[in-house]
Amino acid sequence: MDISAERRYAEEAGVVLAGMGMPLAYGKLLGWLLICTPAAQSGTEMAAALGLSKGSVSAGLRMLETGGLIQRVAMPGRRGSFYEMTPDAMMRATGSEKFTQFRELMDRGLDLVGGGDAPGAERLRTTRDFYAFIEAELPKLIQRFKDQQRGRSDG
Amino acid sequence: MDISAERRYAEEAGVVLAGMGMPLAYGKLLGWLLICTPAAQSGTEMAAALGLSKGSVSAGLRMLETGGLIQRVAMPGRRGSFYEMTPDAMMRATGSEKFTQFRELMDRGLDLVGGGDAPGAERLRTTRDFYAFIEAELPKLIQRFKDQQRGRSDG
DNA sequence: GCGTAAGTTCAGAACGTATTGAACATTGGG
DNA sequence: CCCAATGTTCAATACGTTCTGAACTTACGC
Repeated sequence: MDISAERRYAEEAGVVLAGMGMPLAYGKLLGWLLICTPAAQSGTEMAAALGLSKGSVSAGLRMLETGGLIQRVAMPGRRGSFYEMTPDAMMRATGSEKFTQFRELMDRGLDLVGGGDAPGAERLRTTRDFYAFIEAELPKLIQRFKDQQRGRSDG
Repeated sequence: MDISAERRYAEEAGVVLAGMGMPLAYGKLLGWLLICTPAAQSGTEMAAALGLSKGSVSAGLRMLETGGLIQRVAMPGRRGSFYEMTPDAMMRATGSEKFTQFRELMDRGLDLVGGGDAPGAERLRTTRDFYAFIEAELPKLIQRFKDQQRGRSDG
């Protein structure tokens, strides 16, 4: 085949990730690191595998590393830096900060209209309460998942 | 003052919403509908209040209505259409579809590498399990919030 | 420590998308 | 019914962002 199934998967992942606000090229990198063998690859390898410029790859890897989605990994005796997905990469992409941001926006709105008892403040109050609820519960949910995972691998 | 606090709030909300992928103008509309008095407004009123073109307002209101974030409301004896926020507007913006989309992407990846037991499939399996977990639990969480809300307003 | 492979930076090209504004359609009170 | 107010459509434009490619810097195996 001309284009490997792995490459096609990475491209597809790129589209999905791009739909969530990530630049297409960076999404491709992440998609590639989800399924590539070996799991750790250098920038040059990824540029070749995905047909991306060195510039894109450099910027993308830095961004993904900063965001904690990928990590450098030692490859003694080989030139350059190698990267692999962090185990909890995609768990960071829950967007929980968004909920906080929303809740804060609602709080500011309530300030503006004069508190939750002001006329017409139900809109803001309900919404604020909802986001505050999610903001508090989502971390617990994630913790529950982690606990149950640990339970499995322990057995 | 030159620009009302309400208008400034709407602009601010626009920026926040724009950060989540919504066009700025549409975010402003939604922000305005969060704090305006009266709660229901016509497109013309909003265009004037926010300094937006009729074109933007028309497109924005249609999009927000389609997405279920705002709804038309009857205003007998007055020209044009009036809109207000839906009570559960912002609860729809949890982005739960994203989790499904992710989970599906992981499933396709697992297909590709030959199932969860294939070498190097831990990346995909853990991630898939996580998103499947959230996908299942988030609706329950939202339901819990609704129940507890109903409990309050009943009392 | 040399030479080359690897990675970084950055200016500009290419691209897409939001927004406007003007022409057009619709609607409902008088 | 009429016409002014309201809303819609769409072409043009302005805008920001991504991506590339070439020049440059860094680093490491030999």
